[in-house]
Amino acid sequence: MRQSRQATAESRARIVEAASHLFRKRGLEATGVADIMQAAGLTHGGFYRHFPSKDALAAEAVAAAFAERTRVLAPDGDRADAGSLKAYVELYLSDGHLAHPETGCPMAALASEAAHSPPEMHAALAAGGERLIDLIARSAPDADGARARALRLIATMVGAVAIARAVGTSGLASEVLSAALHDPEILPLLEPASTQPMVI
Amino acid sequence: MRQSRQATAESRARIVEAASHLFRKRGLEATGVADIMQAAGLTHGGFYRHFPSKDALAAEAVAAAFAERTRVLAPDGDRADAGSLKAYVELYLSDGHLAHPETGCPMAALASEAAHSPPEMHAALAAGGERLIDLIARSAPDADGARARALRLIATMVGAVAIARAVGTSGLASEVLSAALHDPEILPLLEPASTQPMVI
DNA sequence: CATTTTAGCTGATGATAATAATCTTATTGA
DNA sequence: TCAATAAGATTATTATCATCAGCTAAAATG
Repeated sequence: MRQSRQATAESRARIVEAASHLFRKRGLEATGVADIMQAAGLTHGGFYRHFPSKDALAAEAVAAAFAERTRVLAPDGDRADAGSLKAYVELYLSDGHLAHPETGCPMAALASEAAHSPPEMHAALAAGGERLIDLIARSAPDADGARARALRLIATMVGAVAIARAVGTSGLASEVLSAALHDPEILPLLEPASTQPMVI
Repeated sequence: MRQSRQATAESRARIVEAASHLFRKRGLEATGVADIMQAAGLTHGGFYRHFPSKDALAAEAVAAAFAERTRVLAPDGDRADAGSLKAYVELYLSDGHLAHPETGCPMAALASEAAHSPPEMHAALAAGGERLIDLIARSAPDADGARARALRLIATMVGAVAIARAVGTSGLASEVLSAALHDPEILPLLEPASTQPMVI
């Protein structure tokens, strides 16, 4: 039966949120339209009233995931401050992040699988990544090379988390997170904000 | 019809090699048993004479991929020398590696998808990663922290390549490779071997 | 050489998937 | 109020896939 405009919008938002969690948790191919619809409290048949295809939803779900996470990194504006960046990095390189991909970084959860996705997915990841880089780079007091440092920070963190998840619960998983935390460009970010101005 | 012992071994090796290339090129789930058998010049039915399951083959294919690559990093022994490490890093962070995952690093190609694979795949990736870390760490003159530096090198390179492939052919792809090449722990590895002793 | 074994082929089997068609009924817009 | 619309359910449709079963003929074994 038909729903009101508001109820329809709420359904759509529920689908995007369910997809955003399930894709990160189980992967893009392993998650079916029916899984997502069930998680959203609907049946699979109604899906195509909201989205033209699974791929279109996937791109939107990734965009939503990035939006959710940049809200944490820069709660009120267009740059991260020292404290929020420190918290972001510590959370990123934590066991909690390893264990909960469904609310974690979409790049770490989907990067290698998304290499085989259609252009809309590449665009969503590029846009989300760009926004992240920009937020981090703008938080650095010295603009010189700040963007390259932000790119390295993200590459190292994404790689560390992806590797840690890929090797399962071996000692290697925590070791790679710990090694990343001791990176000479990351370590200074973790000092108390009052002691040291931000370097990245 | 039945084949000789040698022909059977050759078939098996062809299957592993085809799988090793196809999994890295198209992903684990996107590659079917029939695709692999066809690439090996066989039909899909004979697959289970060689392997108990697709997952078992996948683990073996990943192990073979690591073996092939460590042969390049340390052609004759159990450690990389300065020259081979430099070549390895430059090749790793190159457009050629981006464009040819089928012969590239299995960790970069498969990490995030392998997070949802069975334990045998985790074990194969852990063993291959461990061997890589060891080879790189042993090449450092100062053992102190060499292992952690090797872990960071791998995390940064894996992350950079995975991100670059995930965002497609945007400017971001080459930018993240270039940023990784300028990492303060990576840059020294790329100087001429005679000028500077190895630092990682 | 006779017998057993088995590699690989052809062709099920059963599961799961994405997408589409149809139907019902409530909401919209006039 | 009434006709047009569309959200969501149910039920196809069409593919694809991993795995298995049976067949054939060649190799292994004795």
